[in-house]
Amino acid sequence: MSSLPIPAGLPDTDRVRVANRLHSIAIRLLRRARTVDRETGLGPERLSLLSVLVFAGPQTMSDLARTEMVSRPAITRIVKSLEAFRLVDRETDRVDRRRVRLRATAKGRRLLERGRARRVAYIAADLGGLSKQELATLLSATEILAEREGRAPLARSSAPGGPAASGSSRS
Amino acid sequence: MSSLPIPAGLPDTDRVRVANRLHSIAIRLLRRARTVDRETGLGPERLSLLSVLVFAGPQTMSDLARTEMVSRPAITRIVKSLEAFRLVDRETDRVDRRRVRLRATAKGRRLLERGRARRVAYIAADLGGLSKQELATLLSATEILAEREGRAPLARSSAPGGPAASGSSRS
DNA sequence: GGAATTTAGTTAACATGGTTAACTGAATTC
DNA sequence: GAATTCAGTTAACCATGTTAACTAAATTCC
Repeated sequence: MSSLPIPAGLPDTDRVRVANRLHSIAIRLLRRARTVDRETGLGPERLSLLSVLVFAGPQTMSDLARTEMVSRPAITRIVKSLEAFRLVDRETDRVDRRRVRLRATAKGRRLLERGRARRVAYIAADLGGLSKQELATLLSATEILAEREGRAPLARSSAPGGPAASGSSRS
Repeated sequence: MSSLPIPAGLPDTDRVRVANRLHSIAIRLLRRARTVDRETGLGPERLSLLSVLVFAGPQTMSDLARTEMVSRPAITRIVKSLEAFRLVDRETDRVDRRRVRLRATAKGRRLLERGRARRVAYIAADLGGLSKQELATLLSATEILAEREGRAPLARSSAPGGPAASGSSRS
């Protein structure tokens, strides 16, 4: 009862089972976290971008787009709003003046930390009642997943075709 | 960013560490899945709602809002668009005519399955290269999390179990 | 050296999805 | 039977994502 059946056509392997559950778990996790995010005045996307700048250091727009896995226009807009709040600032690259280097400001760092603390505390509270052993399992799991993401730039190799703009039944 | 530091002010416990990582992992996982979702013509939210109707059975608007953890107007809109595609249909409750019972249509079920299969296959492909043992750890982890969600809807102190004895658990 | 092309970023137009506030209509309370 | 509560909808607004078209800087190439 706690998990959806494996979709038809897919083999019932551990990998598929894990994927199947990870997906729905992620959806709900973020919905819950969103509740708390609102207190910071920033959504998860902006916090995520800020977080990249804080922890991975200054980046260009395109870098951010790749890292965040969204289009460049999306990054342009998010950065713009972060700039308006003085959470991020930009600096044109001296060598290649097309490039823009983004950096978190001190204010940005502070806000990020507070916001993350709130969210993480919230999710952590949600994990209350788990046994030491269960927590250890979760810890290993997140290590595996995080480690994996860092390692593989996310194999586009696994993507079936191209960005399929299949004109499905849309009106 | 595969492993962000624990936010200042929070204790460095396993729980906090897990929460911290789960959060960023979830963000990226969904972004990746979104790429594939597009092939179905439906976004994750609509697929998620459809999935509730398919696996947990018919529900009212308010039930769905609780389950999906979003406002009722949001549900109204999503349902409306699903109806337009004939993926869902509605039926007014005979007893209480304010209530609307939503149900996935056969077409809705088919589309859901294909879409889920694609997404899950994609995420699964992403898990390639993990050892048997790593997979086993992930499997246990997702079991723990999924099981936990079914148990405590958190923050939503709504009466457990919907009207239908269906046990509103999904995911 | 200068035209053509590529690259980085922006702008514009559009679609989705989420929110709150205000409204409609049915069921309950008093 | 009036007042209240409850389920759902509509409206107005904001955030985010996309693609296509544009600007400007750097590179290619003749």
